[in-house]
Amino acid sequence: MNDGEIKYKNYLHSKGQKFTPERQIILKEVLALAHHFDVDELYERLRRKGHRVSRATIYRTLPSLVENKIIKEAVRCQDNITKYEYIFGHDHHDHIVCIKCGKIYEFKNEQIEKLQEITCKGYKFKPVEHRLGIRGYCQKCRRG
Amino acid sequence: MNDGEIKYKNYLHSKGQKFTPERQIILKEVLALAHHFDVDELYERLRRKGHRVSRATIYRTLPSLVENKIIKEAVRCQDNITKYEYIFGHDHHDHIVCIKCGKIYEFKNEQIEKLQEITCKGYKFKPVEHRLGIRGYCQKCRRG
DNA sequence: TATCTAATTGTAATTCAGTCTCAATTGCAA
DNA sequence: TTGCAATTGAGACTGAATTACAATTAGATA
Repeated sequence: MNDGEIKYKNYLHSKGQKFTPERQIILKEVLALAHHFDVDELYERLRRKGHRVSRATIYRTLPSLVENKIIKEAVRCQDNITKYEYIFGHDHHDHIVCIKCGKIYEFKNEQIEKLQEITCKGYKFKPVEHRLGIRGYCQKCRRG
Repeated sequence: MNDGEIKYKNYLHSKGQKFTPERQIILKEVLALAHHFDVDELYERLRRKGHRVSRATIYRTLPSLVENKIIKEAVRCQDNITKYEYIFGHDHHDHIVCIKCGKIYEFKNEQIEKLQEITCKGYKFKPVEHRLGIRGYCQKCRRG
């Protein structure tokens, strides 16, 4: 078992819940995904690999992975699908999202991060996390 | 007609669209709302005032008000309803939210805004709106 | 002012992500 | 090994949001 699996198993145990094969399969795949994903993508990937985990189980498992901070809900995208994003062991980054086609750019700007810290200091506020999402039109869609 | 209505009418005109009574009614109500709202709240308010605008029309109008920067989609809330927030005539601001006591500081940092614009330019992306929320502990709560 | 036409509207049907029910199954503690 | 609460899959259900379509209308033009 890798770090993520141990973390999740302990988390489930602490809540009197079980580390089932289905949950392990889902977690494994989520940890293998480098980027954003939604329930359907995850379902199809598992299916292609021969794992028969139902959509219902995926829908039930992802929120608990969110609570365990292994993934988080990503920015709202164009269609109203909930997208998730791997965070366990990954660096923080912000998002630029196209309203029209749903394309997502990830970026990180150290100056912005720094300015946020300075702002927080001004309020004597201790930041834990932040989320910055810019929405608009990508190069292709701004023409349409 | 007030500023908002003129702005919207011009916007519609520029796209070859019409400033219909329904759109005017919706806009008027939106401008009268000081805070967050969703489609159903808006529909009920209009209904109580005797306006018979269909939900479909509201669903069709709000996105164009978003594009015209009169409102914006608010943060995703718990239930998956799309919430909107009045912005026209209000200054844009970002949020610092205390995880513990819920206190909200509003702030705006021109340098951060500028850096976002530069970042978008780098991606040839046309920003429509952005959302920055910092979560953590306020001065009082960080001690606790 | 009357005419014309593309845009718009309301209704109702449809879509579809997400949730829920329930019977069957299973992890795991004792 | 047993007992049972937690879990699963299948499929029914929910409800926000979208769409088709026929009727209506805003607004440009003459």
